[in-house]
Amino acid sequence: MPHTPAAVSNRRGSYASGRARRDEIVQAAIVEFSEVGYYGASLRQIAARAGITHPGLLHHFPTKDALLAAVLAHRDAVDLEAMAEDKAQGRSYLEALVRLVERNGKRRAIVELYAALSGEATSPRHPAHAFFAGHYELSVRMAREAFDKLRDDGRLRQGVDPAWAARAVVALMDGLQIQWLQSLESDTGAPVDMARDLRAFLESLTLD
Amino acid sequence: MPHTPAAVSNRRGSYASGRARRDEIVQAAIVEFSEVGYYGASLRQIAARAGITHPGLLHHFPTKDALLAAVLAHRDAVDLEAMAEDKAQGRSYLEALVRLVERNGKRRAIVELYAALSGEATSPRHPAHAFFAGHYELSVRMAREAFDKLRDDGRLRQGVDPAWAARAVVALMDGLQIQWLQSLESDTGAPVDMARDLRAFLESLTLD
DNA sequence: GTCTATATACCGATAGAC
DNA sequence: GTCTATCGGTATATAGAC
Repeated sequence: MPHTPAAVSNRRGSYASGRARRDEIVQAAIVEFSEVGYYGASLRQIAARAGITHPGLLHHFPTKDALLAAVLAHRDAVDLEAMAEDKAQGRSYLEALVRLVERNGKRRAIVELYAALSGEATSPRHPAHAFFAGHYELSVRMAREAFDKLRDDGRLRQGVDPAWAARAVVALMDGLQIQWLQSLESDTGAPVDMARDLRAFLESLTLD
Repeated sequence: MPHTPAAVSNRRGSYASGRARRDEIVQAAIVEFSEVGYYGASLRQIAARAGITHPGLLHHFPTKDALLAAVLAHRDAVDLEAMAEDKAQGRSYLEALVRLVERNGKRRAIVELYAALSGEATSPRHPAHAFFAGHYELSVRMAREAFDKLRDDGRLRQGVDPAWAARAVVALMDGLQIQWLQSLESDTGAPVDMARDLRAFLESLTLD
């Protein structure tokens, strides 16, 4: 049996397998991008977090752009899988949204990643611009369909426009993330409870 | 009468006065920071936008940090002046907020500046972190006082918590800015109307 | 798969002439 | 007040040894 890459040793004790090493790098990149954004991050710092040198990193991801794309794809996969699980268990899209926000309340780096990148990426020249354009388009459309269904079921409060509610719920989630992150740094009172505030908004729109 | 700096000529035709030149640099910095954030911006690029070299810029603002501070102070001054004007004319804080959002709908660079910097600045090491911490603290407190007054006047819908409404209105403004900026790049339908969506939220909370 | 060494470019900031 | 020239540092990316 020929030796595999995973069996080769180096000063870290042993090589991680290709897949595991890529995951380590992606995790390190999430932390770094979340703290200083895409432009502020350096491949050397990310590589150091992952325990390798920056040419070592570039063996797995040929450019900084490619690494960012891998980070975003990874996050999409994780969240979409969880949402699909919720859907399989019969939960509505809006219920799944609240659960997503609850989970995010325990994963600061992920929230910081989205806050830092979504702000940077409003500029069309940012390498994540297309990703976030698609992300918002999808999020608002899914929320819109959920509110349409609520209205058809007669459970939407009178006078509430589903299209408005969809934009508002997505906007509220984004804005609450920023306030939550700020509240973690501040020493004034309890941190913002994103899921509770989101739930309060949804309840203010529905009849039950 | 001794000559003033404003009277000296250079290849641009004439020197701007100290004050005017500082304003030109601040305007250039707003554009650059808004497009690539603080970390992504370079003093050379900002200086080029303002029509000078980067050591010329550093004569007016000794460090990149100092330039950022000047940009934020300038924005604060402009917005607070407009809010004070509204207050002097008898408008409520929430009405002034809607008018602020209406004005922002015609000043894309300003909105992009806040979106890019507020995302970056959630990290405590960012040079604008303290500014945004204070900004959010103040915004939420002012909104809270406005909703408290509405409740005392019996004009707040039953069951609406003023503290929640304050966090939500600030969050909604932030989130709508990101969606508005994204909608300007997209070719699908009309752009998001931030002021209209904000007004709809406020109306959903009040009785009149 | 990871390393050292290096190429090339840009960064923020300073020195000193005009 | 603005310039040219430059310093020391870091960036992304590549070459080539192991």
